[in-house]
Amino acid sequence: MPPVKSAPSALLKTSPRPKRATKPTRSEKNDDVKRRLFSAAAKVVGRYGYAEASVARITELAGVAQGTFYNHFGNRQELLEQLLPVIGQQMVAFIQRKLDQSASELEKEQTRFKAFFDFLLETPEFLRILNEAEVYAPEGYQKHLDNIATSYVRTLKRGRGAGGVGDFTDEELEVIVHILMGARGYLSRRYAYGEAGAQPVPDHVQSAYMKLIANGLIGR
Amino acid sequence: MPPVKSAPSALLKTSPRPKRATKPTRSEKNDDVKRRLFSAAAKVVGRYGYAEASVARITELAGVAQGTFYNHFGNRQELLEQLLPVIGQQMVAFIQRKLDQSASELEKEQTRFKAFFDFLLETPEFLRILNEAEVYAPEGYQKHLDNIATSYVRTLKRGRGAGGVGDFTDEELEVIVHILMGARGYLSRRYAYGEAGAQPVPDHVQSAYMKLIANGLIGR
Amino acid sequence: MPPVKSAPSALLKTSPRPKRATKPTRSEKNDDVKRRLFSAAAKVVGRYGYAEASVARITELAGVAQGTFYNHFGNRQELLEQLLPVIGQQMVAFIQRKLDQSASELEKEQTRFKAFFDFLLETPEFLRILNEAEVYAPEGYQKHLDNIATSYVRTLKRGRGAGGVGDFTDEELEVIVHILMGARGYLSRRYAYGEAGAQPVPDHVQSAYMKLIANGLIGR
Amino acid sequence: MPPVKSAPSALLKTSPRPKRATKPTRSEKNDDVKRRLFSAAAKVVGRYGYAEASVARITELAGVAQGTFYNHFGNRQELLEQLLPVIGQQMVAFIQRKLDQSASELEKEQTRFKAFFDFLLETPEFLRILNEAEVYAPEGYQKHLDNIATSYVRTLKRGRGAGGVGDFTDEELEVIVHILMGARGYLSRRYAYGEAGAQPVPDHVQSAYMKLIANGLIGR
DNA sequence: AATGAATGAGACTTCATTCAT
DNA sequence: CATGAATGAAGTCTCATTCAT
Repeated sequence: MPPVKSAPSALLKTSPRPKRATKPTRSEKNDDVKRRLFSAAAKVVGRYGYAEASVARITELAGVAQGTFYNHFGNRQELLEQLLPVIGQQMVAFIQRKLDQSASELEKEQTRFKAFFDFLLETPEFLRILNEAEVYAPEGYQKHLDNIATSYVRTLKRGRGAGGVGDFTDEELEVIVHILMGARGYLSRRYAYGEAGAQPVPDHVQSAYMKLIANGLIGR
Repeated sequence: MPPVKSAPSALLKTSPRPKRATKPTRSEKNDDVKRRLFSAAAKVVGRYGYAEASVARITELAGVAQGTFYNHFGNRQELLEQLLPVIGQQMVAFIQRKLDQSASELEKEQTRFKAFFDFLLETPEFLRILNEAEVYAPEGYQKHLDNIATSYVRTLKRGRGAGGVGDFTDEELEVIVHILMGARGYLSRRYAYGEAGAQPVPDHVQSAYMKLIANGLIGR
Repeated sequence: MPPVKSAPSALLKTSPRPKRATKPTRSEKNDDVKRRLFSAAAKVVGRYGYAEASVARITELAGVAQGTFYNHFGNRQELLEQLLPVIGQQMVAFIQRKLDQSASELEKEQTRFKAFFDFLLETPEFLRILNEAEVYAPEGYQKHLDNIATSYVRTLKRGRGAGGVGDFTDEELEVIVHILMGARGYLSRRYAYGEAGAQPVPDHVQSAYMKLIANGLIGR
Repeated sequence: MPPVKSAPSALLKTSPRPKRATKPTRSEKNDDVKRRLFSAAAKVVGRYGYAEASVARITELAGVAQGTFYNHFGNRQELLEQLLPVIGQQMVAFIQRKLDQSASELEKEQTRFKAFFDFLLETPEFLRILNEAEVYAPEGYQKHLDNIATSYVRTLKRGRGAGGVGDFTDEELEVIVHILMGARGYLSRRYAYGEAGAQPVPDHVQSAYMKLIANGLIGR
């Protein structure tokens, strides 16, 4: 029972086979297999859902024997739990890159919202991984939620002030963040599912969201 | 494989055995078994989740043999799909009863929000049924969403105007409704789960929600 | 998960299909399957050992599907643990029947010894079941040991006195009983294993045993 | 697949690294690894039983890679088969050392019996290795039995005569030896297993044994 | 000789569904 | 209609052994 602990970062990306003359060292090959397994799992879950993500299916797509799976992950669940947190961090990084720090708070929020759906298009498997994780990978789901909420709350706190984020207590901001995350999740379920994975969401989704953010829903 | 389709309405309520001298007719007896199965399924799913809601468990709680299940439902999934729509309608009715039609739009929205969480407390199994349905009973989930969204949108449309719901197109209102439903869902997952079922949510959840509805998040 | 508890007695005997006109009732059929499974397990263990007694093999020999096994036994181990105690009781009964109560203590002990090996010939699977149970079915082994030791000790106590069982304390008699059981076990391993199961043991095995019982090994 | 046969003698003893200046020759180093594997296997089997003695566990305790195992032993079974014969010989030597050649036959037998249980205390892994070997290492078990029986029979033959071993044919003596070995085995199973390995057996075990040896069980 | 990742057969168990009674 | 034993597909995981490095 080899524990096989290693940083779960930088997984997924289908290892761009290094272009050099030397053969891959043993440890490189090893990491490569682990990456392939992770990537295969993401694809399978993205396409068929967690329930159908059997070890047999994952290893087949990764091109290794079933037993090999257990050289890299303690059990099936262990891998499934990592899926969302790891890809979720990639999403955060993706959104971060899109952000113009000199923009207004409102513009920044708009960018974040839009970038979320752009990431969905770039990483089609994310949609299903995100939406099923609560049930099939509850620990990973919680971890992901914490990851996102923490940094989102921090961001909003920094934005408080004139022309920025309104008058909310810290506790209330945490609630708001959950509302905003919930909004993204529900909207993605309603508008982003297409034939074969994700599709762009209509413009009025964004305009509605921004109106709510800027003015609320019901006037005084 | 008899399809066994019948109106899924008025199920669940554990039939208050009518006190009268005549013995129940055959069809009434049948309905009773069907109701018991439905009710048992709701309880099992509410307590253990869809994944653990085996036919064996449901029939055991209902006090009938496994085979009996298939005299009333075509298969396991068929029952599971009905769970959310049926109980969801009960939720709608519950909220409707709480509504004071003479109140302002803002007050009415507050009542709706609060009533949602009150219903969770009254019907503890709903929390889990709602939150897992997307994955385990996607058709029922969709149906429920449509049910809710349709009437919610209608309500908001009626509320449009001075001092009421703001300037949103019809399409945008549909988006808003999904945001608001998403908010309830996420907030219930984050704040309503307690030891054994649902628990009251803290006050700042409601205050944050109402601030967002009334003023938006980020000032102009 | 049906517990399926029922008296484990009267198992094994390959149900002598009842000769009568009426069809077997449902419960009779049920018991029949359980008996067939038990009997098949005994045969498989007797021939190939516990390690090779897979559920697949047992159910195949019993002529039922693998899943059927779990309608009658909670799991594989549960059945394996019952094998030795049940057949062990049959052995006790067998030996009892051979005993002439009017004989002398020494003659009775000789009869018991001989009958043990006769039972081995009649029930060839017993040899292996007995000899592997300590490792593969430790609970059943313990139960069997207790069964045998208890009644054996009782018997010897009754035999104490002039011309009968010698001067041993109760504790010492328990030790003696374990020695005698150990002797049977070891001798069966050494002398009773044949090509295909059990074979008769040579005469000098019995004569040596009886000399030891009657006179001890080493003179004063 | 190199067969790797070599004298299994003098294994186990955790090589007291000789203190000398020269570094160990290659073959000495090899032997060291082999000894470490053997010793590790004995410990693992002694503590967890043969069934849990996976190659992974053995090599881990020995501090070598799994593959290394197969440079020293053809396969897992091959090592397991050697365990009992090798340690069994150590037991014989241990008992031999305790024996006072000038004592009476009866005293010598008492010493042998006692020394067996003393060895169990000194070498705690032996208990389990001995008692499970029949099932998991049948060839080694047979070899051990032959080793012991041969020398035991020889000893008893020498002791025949006035005041010594009684009137038994050679064949019968072999039977007696199996009875005596069986007694030790059963008694060790019943009385020597303690919390963590072997424990001393009560006095009445020895007294009962000696009474049987000296006088038999049932009077004429 | 040492390494240790890869292999793949095979074991146990669950459970939705069927169907004879 | 009710019953509940039987079915059998499918899934997870273990581990002795191999072999390229």
